[in-house]
Amino acid sequence: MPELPEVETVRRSLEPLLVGRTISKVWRSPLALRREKPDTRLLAKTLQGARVERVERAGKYLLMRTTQGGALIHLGMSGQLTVEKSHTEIRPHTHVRLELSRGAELRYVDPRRFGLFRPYLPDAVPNEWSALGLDPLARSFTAAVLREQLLRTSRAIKLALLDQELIAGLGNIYVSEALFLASVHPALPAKTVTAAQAARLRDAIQDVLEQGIRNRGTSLSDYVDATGESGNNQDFLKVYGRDGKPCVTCGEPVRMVVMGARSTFFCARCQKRRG
DNA sequence: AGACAAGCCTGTCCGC
DNA sequence: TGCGGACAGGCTTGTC
Repeated sequence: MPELPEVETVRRSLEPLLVGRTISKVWRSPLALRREKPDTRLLAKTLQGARVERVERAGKYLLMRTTQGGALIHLGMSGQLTVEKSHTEIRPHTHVRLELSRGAELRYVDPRRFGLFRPYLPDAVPNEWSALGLDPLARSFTAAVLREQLLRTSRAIKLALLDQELIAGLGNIYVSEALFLASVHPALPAKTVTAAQAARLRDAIQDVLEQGIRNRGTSLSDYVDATGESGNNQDFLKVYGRDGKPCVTCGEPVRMVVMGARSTFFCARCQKRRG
């Protein structure tokens, strides 16, 4: 379940393996990702013979910039982007292979195909990239700006925080963690958030994301970085997946409710609708 | 066997 | 009636 910390960990581990390298060969499976048919010609045009210049991240998206354009990449929920030796076994559900020099290749594997690997031409910035909301790690992500965004919607705050057009990068795991850390009830209507709650939430969001990055991501099922390594952050989660177990603060059993068809974990004693 | 997990898109419905 | 926002449903496969 790659969220911002996992995607950032992939970016950091990918960058030294890719930047400056030239892509000699491009292969794409015939299977569609996120309802998009593969465009092998465009992929070859933007990647084959190109040199990788940068790997950027915004929210949960990666942008691999090359001398001929590049690719917009999203890991969906089961996507893996790894650099491996060319002679190693090709795993099932491999959708993209980019041959690099020195017998290595970049592979994109995604069993559930919720992800995205879309080539783009130079100067054609993908729509998804520009539609993203606030960057929660930026200096400009202040309590006031966060509150301003939240006041615009009547949805429960948990659902609002998952909206990538409001804040880019939070997913189901880190949202539960941030709300717990900020002592805010997930069902609180976003438009009623107080200045004090917004201030706690701002800090909590940054704390959980930065901790996630320090621990190299949360590996609950299949998440790995570009070298195939799992993360450690699953050992530090305070509420997510701890249904029925005692709250680390007060001992009350952690509760699970379904919001927006997704499980939400919280402590009914520590997380209040008021204040 | 069937429910479930997840992110994001799309189609539909609701209220102003 | 029109509009935007909210929300349910669909996609997908491995795992329990």
